[in-house]
Amino acid sequence: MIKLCIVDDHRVLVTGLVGLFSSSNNIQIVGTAYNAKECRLMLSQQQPDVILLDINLPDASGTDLCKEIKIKYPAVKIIALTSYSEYTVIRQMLENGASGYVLKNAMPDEIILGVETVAEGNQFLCDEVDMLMNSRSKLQIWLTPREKELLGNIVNGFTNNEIADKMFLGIETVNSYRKNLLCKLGARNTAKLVKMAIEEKLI
Amino acid sequence: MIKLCIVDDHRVLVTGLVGLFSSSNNIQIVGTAYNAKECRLMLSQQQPDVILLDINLPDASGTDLCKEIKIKYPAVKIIALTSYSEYTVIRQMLENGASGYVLKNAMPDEIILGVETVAEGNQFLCDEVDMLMNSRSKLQIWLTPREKELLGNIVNGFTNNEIADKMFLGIETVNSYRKNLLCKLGARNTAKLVKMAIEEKLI
DNA sequence: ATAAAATACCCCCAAAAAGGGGTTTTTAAT
DNA sequence: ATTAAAAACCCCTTTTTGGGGGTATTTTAT
Repeated sequence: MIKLCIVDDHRVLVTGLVGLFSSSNNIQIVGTAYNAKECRLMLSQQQPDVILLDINLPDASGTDLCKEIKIKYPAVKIIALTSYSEYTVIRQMLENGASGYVLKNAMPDEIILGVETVAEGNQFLCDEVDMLMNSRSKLQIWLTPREKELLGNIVNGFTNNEIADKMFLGIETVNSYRKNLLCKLGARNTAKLVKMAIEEKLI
Repeated sequence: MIKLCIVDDHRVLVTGLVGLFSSSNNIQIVGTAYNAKECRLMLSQQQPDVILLDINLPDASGTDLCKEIKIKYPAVKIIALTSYSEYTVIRQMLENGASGYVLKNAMPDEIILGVETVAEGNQFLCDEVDMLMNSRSKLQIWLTPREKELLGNIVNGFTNNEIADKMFLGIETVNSYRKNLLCKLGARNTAKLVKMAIEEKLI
C-alpha cells in the first residue's frame, strides 16, 4: 500500500485527487495540505511514501519546499504537480530531489501511474514534460549563479552603473556579463532579454 | 434548477467540481469540456444557465472565448475560474461579458455561491478579486489599442526604427509613444517596462 | 595536477533609448 | 457643435546600451 500526501492550494483539485485515489486499492491518501505550513505540520505526523506537490503555494516556493522536504525526509518521493512547463522549472525541481513531474492537465490515469512509478523508486515524467526534456531543439539555457543575479538586476530595471554598485563589480564587468547574457539567450536587446528571462523563468 | 457547464483542461479539477455540485440540490451539471472546441460543440447541444470557464485553454484564449459565447448565447452567464489575479485580465474578462470571477484556490462554498449569484443575474467576484478591484492603490493601468500594439513590439525586441516601419509611423512618433508608456507605467527604462507589461499582462 | 568553468576586468565606438521641451490632426463621445 | 481623448509628428541633448575586440584570476571538477 502506497501512502500518499497531496499539497496544493487549489482545494477543488485536491478533492478531485482524493476522489481519484479513493477507488485505488494500492494507493491510500494519508494527508492533504493547502500550503507549505500545513505541509510541514503534516509531515511531522505522517510518513508518506509519495507527495504530490504543487509548485505555486501561497506561502513558499515549491522548488524550495521540495529541497527542504528531501533533506528532512530523504526517503519520501516527490512528484511535482503543476501547470508550469518551462525547462528551467522542471530541471530545478528534479535537481532539488523530485522524482516526478506531472502537469495539471494530465489524464487521471497518468497521475496514478506517476505515483506508482515513483513509489517503486523510478523517475516519472508525464508525456508532455518527457518530450520537452528530450527535445534538444529547445536550447536548454543554464546560467551561472552570478549571471542569474545580474540578469535579475537587469529585469528589475537597474542600469549598468547601479548593478556595478550593487554587486561590487566594475562597470566594464557588468557590460561583459550583459553582452554575454544577450549572446547566451540569443536576444538582440534588453527588451527581448527581459522577456525571455521571465517567460523561461530563468530568475 | 441551475444548469451548469464546466470548461477546463485540468481534468482532475473538473472531476472535483462535478463531485462538488453533485450533492447540490439546485445546481445540476449538464456538460463538461476540456478545450474550446469541445465547449463549442457542447453549447450547440446544451443550453446551460451558467458556465464555469477557465482562461487557460489549450486551443483558445479564455477571454476571446468568453466574448464569442456571449455573442452567440447572450443569456448564458459566465464565471471565469482561473488562477490569474491580474487587474487587466479580470477587467478584460468582465468587459467581454463575464458575470463572475473566481480564483482556483477559492473555497468550494465560494464557487457554489458564485454560480448561484450569477444565475440570479448578479455579478460575483471572489473575495480576493473583489479586494483587488476595489483597491485604488493599485494604479489601474489601461492602455489604448495603439499603445498596446506598440508595447507588444517593444516586448518582442524591436527597435524604434523597426517599430516605426511595422506600424507605419515616424520614428519620432514611436519615441513619443515609448516615453509615454514609460511615464504611464512608471518604469525607468525598457527592462522595467517589459517586466511590467508581462507581469501585469498588459499585452 | 591540470583543464575547464566561472568570475572579473579593460578599451573603442556606434546605435539606441531616455529626458526635456513641444504641435497638429483625427476620432469618438456628449 | 464642441470637446476630450487618441493618434501622429518634431527637435535637441545626454545617458545607456550594444558590437567588436580582448586579458587575468579564481574556483571547481576530473
